[in-house]
Amino acid sequence: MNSVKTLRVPEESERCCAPLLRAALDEEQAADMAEVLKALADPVRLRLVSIIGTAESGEVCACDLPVLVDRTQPTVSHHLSLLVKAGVLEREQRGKWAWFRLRPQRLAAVGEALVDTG
Amino acid sequence: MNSVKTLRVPEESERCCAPLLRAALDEEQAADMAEVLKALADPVRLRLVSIIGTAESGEVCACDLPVLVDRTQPTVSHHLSLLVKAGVLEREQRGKWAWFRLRPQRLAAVGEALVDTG
DNA sequence: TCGACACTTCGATAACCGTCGATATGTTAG
DNA sequence: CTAACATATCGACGGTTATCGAAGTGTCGA
Repeated sequence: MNSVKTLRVPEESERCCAPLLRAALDEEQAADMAEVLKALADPVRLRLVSIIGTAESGEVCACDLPVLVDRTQPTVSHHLSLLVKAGVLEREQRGKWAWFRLRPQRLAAVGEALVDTG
Repeated sequence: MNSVKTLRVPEESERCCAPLLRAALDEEQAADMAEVLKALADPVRLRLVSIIGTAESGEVCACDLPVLVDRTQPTVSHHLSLLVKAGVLEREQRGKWAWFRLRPQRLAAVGEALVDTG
């Protein structure tokens, strides 16, 4: 029988964060998790995530954000790109505007890694 | 009737983190949450939390930690004091040794703030 | 009282980060 | 093509942080 092994490729959301309280994290696991937490550990970025994640339509135009978080456009752009790089947001270019939406898997993954007590 | 209003004092674990995805965080909520996340967003501190939080006995002597995370004793002491200050660990002095244990409410609070999607 | 030990605090250093103004890139309308 | 606009990138500045060795503090046993 030609059984083909179905390789389960872990999704990004699964790869990012081993549970904190099941076994002592090794250096690599700790570094991976710290990377995502660092992306979230800033008040402006938290507000951006919160604004985008609670938007009625599920997405927000970058053009609206500087006034909402009271920072200049380059600063907001910088924070958004960090959040995209960390997998927390995704970016879509539409015409001259950039739209951002939440990638909820990432938040869920890191949240559960913190809560999961075996 | 002399009705006395029972004031519900929020516990520390409740105060720390408003849910990210129920309504847009204001500046103060974002700052509070960022403070706890900053305390966790470092690989050495994550390993310390993980080591202490998974210890059989529920507590770990500071004396054992420098070798476990491969940092000098002053550096470990610094990280531990940040974690205590953030409410993630608690410290108890016993004789000349300092013992640390997890305060699980804090991790739970921040984890749930990330996961809670209303 | 003294010495050994556990830990904290201090001071210094190098790296990193948030922020901004200026500039570059890219898109659309005319 | 050009002007206008949205966004990204650059370069700089000031503040923060992780790290270490050295020195200080507190505790215990002899």
